[in-house]
Amino acid sequence: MAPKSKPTIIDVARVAGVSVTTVSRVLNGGKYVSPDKLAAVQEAFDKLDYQPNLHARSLAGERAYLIGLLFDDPRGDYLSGMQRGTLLAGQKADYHVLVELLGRTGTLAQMKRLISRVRLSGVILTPPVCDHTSLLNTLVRHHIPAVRISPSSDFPGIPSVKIDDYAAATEMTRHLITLGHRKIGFIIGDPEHADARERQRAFNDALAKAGLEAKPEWVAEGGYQFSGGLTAARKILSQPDRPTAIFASNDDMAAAVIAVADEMGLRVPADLSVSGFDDTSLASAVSPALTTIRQPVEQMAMKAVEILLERISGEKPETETPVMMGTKFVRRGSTGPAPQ
Amino acid sequence: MAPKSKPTIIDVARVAGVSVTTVSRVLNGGKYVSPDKLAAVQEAFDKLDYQPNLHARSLAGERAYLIGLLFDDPRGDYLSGMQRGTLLAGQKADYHVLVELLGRTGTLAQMKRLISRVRLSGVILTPPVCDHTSLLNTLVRHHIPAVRISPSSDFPGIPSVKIDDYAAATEMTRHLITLGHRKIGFIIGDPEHADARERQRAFNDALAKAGLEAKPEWVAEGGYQFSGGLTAARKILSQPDRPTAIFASNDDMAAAVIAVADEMGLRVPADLSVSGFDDTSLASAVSPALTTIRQPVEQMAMKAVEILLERISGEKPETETPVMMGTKFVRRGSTGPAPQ
DNA sequence: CTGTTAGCGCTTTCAG
DNA sequence: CTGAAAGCGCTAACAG
Repeated sequence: MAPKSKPTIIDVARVAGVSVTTVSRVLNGGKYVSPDKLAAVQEAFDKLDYQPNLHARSLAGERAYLIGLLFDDPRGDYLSGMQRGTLLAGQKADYHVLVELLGRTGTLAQMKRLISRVRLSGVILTPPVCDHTSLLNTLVRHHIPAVRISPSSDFPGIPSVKIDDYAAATEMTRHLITLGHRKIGFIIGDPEHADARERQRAFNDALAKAGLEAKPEWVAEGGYQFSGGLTAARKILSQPDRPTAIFASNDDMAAAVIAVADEMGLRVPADLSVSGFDDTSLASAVSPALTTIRQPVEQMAMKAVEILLERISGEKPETETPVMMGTKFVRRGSTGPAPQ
Repeated sequence: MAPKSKPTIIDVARVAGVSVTTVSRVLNGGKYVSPDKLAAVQEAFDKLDYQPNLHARSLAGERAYLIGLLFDDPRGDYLSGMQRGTLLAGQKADYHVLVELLGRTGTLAQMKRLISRVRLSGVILTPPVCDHTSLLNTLVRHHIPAVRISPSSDFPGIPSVKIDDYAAATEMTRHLITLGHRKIGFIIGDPEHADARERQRAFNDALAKAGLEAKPEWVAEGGYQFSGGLTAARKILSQPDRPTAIFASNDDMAAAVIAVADEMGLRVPADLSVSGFDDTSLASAVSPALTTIRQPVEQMAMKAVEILLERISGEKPETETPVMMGTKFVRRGSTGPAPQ
């Protein structure tokens, strides 16, 4: 039961009765290898329980079988969902995942260090680092394949995966209107992010289309945070003429709206309907549970990895247009008919 | 601005006017190197913006400057807190972190594969994989340093970091008793986990010490999940003689208690006090916010990495007893005086 | 299709 | 204290 020293490609070659080159070929797709040798090699793999050494491969070749997952701060369901997706998809393709925290400052230097220390096959960029322009440029300059998830800006040459924020927010706004609400408030996320702006634009457009007014007093900014949502909700709900529904740009802020309603003695949804966005675990943990938009975060990340692997292997023409993933409207208890 | 090919140790040696061996020595601690050469090498490092290649180091040496973070499922604040801690501490020591998902089945095989593919300097084990005995044995057999976070079982030879669940749960129970509650319910987490059992033991002991009865009808199991908490809360609160306070073993289940109270028309904390454990972000997002126990998850992970690095470098005598981290009682709105 | 042979960039004996 | 040289395990030309 001693950890007999790991078999190397040489052992496999010997056992299979072929050269290391052939073994290497099998390892890398089995092209240009005769069926019988291929079988012999695979048999040797099994027999020896062989696993190629990642570092040796990286050092010798140009690929590293390592994908980098870059975060600014992997907090919250949204980001950990991305990680799960990346891990799952990476695992399926036999890639390992290196997670790296890129601080708010010195990001570029950190990236450069990372690049020269580790040979990454490619990287997945989560928000907000996916919008760090000089970082993106560095990646391009070093020919490191990358895919961006939910980017705010355009960046030619690097594919991305996102959802249709406009359509989703339109659907939510319509839902509220359909319930009879005429006075609807809105809490913006972080206006730095394109998604936040898109959601608001959809909100405004849907209101206009229904002939409703979007009162500025009913709109506030919450920065996508619970605490910001608290402030925003208080501001909106302390108006003499307050809305009967509030659409918060994410679940955290929607939860904050509920908290404020609670402290003001407003019943949700009887007196005030509240809706969120994302469908994080918080959405169903709050009472009442939030009507929200489910974002397929995990699948987005999986898709991103898929695209990344295509880029790495050099297949497929470059997809310049972002891949759009579908969202799902989720109706729960926090929204109801407008009060009389 | 072209990505000039990265400088290697040879370049550094040439620029510094020394041999690669000397450069390597500097890289590895600078022992047995004269001050002037050391300075020259360091100057060359800066000048060339040199970064040692991880794969080459791993291949040549036995260390990999890579620590493995093993998860069963990195969901939730608790686990992502561990990741943040690991990343932060790893970063500080110039280590990179490879995150690996070890499925519920085939765990051991996955671990073995990982070990033979990647040369990990050491691994951090999060619950529940930290209790996978054969996995631990494999690690030991391969001489891979490891540290366990919040393990349930004992395992000689592998250090661990945990909190004092008993003390924390005692404090919470006393808090409830001090508020005047005499009828207190309890929701157990996953009895497979030692922490869940410890929290319950503390609860029972504290009750007994105060001369209070722990009615079996007031105790239920929630598996540490929101959904389980829902069921448990309904069971407890549907008793004809129901408790005036419920201590849930974690925040998710406590949130579920609030949800159930809500649907039954019970006001929290006026009619029912609710307390949780962990102080995840959920604790402050529900209304009312949860009185809970703050677990220093991030710090625990940082401590774990610290210990791991000591093990890797072979310093320090082996610490067999688990390192205990302090918790903090956090009073919020979900608990209040017992109703008359 | 197949094998030979250089390295990839670093650590590590082993002699000075 | 210092350096020369032998690999670590694998890939990638380059010849057959």
